Amino acid sequence: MAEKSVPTMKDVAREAGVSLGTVSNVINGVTVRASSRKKVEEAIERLHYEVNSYARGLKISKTGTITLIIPTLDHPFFAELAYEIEQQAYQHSRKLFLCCSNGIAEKELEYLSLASQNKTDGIIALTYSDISSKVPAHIPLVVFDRYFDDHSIPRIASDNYSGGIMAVNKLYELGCRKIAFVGFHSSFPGEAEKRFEGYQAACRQLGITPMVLHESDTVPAPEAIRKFIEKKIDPETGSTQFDGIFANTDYDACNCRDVLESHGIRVPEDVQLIGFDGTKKFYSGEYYVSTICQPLKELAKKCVDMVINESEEDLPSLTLLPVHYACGGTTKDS
Amino acid sequence: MAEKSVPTMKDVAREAGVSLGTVSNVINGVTVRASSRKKVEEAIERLHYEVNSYARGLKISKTGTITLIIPTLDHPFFAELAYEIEQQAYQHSRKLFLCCSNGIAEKELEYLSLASQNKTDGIIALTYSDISSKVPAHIPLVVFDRYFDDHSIPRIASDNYSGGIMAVNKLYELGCRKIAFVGFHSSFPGEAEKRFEGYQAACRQLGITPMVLHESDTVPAPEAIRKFIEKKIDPETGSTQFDGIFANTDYDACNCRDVLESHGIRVPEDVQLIGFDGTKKFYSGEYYVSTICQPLKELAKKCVDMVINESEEDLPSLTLLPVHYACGGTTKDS
DNA sequence: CTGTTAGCGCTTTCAC
DNA sequence: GTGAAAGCGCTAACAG
Repeated sequence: MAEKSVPTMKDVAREAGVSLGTVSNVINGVTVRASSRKKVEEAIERLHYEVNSYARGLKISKTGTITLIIPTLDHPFFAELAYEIEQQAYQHSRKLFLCCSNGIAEKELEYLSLASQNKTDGIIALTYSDISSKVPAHIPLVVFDRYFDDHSIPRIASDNYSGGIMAVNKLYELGCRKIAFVGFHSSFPGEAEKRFEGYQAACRQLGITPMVLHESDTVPAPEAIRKFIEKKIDPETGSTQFDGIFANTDYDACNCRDVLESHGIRVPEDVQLIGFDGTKKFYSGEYYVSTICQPLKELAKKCVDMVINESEEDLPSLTLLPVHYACGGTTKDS
Repeated sequence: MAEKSVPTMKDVAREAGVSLGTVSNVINGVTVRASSRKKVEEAIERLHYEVNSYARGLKISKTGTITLIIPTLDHPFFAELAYEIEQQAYQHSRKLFLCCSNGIAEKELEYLSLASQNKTDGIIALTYSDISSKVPAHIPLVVFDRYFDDHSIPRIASDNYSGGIMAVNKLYELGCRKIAFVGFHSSFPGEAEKRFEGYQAACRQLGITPMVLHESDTVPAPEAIRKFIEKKIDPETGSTQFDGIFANTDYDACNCRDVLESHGIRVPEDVQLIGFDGTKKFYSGEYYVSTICQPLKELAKKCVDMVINESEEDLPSLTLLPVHYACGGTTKDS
């Protein structure tokens, strides 16, 4: 056998002694006489033929790809979400283009343009800018956790509002009466803001006076948290003005714990702490802190299902998935 | 403007009043009269034209994609490596197909077949089985950290052997005289085995008697580590037979620390501990443990550079990148 | 420098 | 059921 380049359908047809169209039919599961099917299948086997999805994609203008635009994989939440989305895409026989934008608007746009050139079948976006107007109308888009001006774009998120309420109620249930909120907000509006709203609503209902750190995410979180907490420590007694903290993310919660412990304040004995996300330690699988868990797998599944939308239904403009509480040692239910 | 589908090069040519070939030329940077270039560029702008990379890919049989086959993103080392590889791919104007195989051989093969159908320009593989014979000869393959039977396949890894030596020497330098090794080996041979060899070599040179846990990775690591360590604790005095541990991974090191601390043995006061990988806590960016760091970014860069191999050189069959030590609080140099 | 043209490998009518 | 043929959007050769 001479130096053969990769075989095409034509080679298979010749080898099997049938026509091009017949080969195509067996590959695409169209009814074909059993004897022809057999001949073709054998020829495919012999030649190690594989369809060229670029040729097919050009012809049918479907590529079997999904594009995920995500800031980074450097945070376990993003990494796990990306992982779950890949697994879902695989389940649906789609290949996944991974695009890490670092949250930079220009990169987001460039990735978008690439996705469009590559005729991707759908885009799942976690972006920091409103890309909705930049996405070609014919390509399905699903966004995670963000608001866009164009409210017709399907949005998927955790039920952050309920999560905020849940956290406060849990702290209350565990004996906290002075519950602070610690968090940061992005300039670009996202669903996560609802956590703070949930906190406020729960405080109102429980008759708790809010005590809040809620600055822009452009300030360095660890320092801001340190200052906030230190201001609330009585220099005489060393006791704090709060006995519970609901932190907007596990990241913030971890920072809170570090600051508290560095001042000899015990968690959870003196102050109980609940974060948000459900981030786990890589080596033990334990939660870093007590937390409101986002349903990562379900979120991923929804993203993929909706961007594929095999049922061709009209998609809801907002899909909120339920969260749940998990103890991670920073509350007294441990 | 009526309901137009996405514009093609032909539309641009018509709009600009030039021929198809000319449009192609301006897009591909071939010299073109300035006036024509201008007309074409304007037409492109007006029509929002974007090249169809599937058509181009079919024509030139290059897709501008790289495929990464990796077990999971559920471990920070893999997640970060994937991230860095994506960033490198982007730098080189390549799109990245992400494939998470979960370390399952059949999935690895299926992804390989998909990659081949998709005419990907190169494959970077972190696999648990020897896929080398299954990769079409014409598509470049680079493997990370694994041996394959086919030794002509370029392999990239950290200099694990030196890392092992480095760890032992560091522990020695910090006062340890009885240094244990804790690790697990896969049935499929990888570069990481060299860490153990480095440990042995260093012990030999320093006159240290090896004390080793080195079982198959099919046993549950936390339990095996617990048993190993407990057997080495004097039930009377509570002291250990070792004063230093070199763990094969940060994961193992974290488990060691948990076991030690649960027995009231202090790290690093009583026992010093060095892991391997350079894994960091997501919220503070600190190392989990003192560790030998793999140069993730450089590894990623090498993988991408080599799989693209723009210089068309013959590739070295093994590329080892230097590691370095970093203190992470489990050694006395903190 | 520019226009014309022949495919890249595949799917899909359309006659047979 | 099957074969022939057109053409998806693009590039690259070729003539002019």
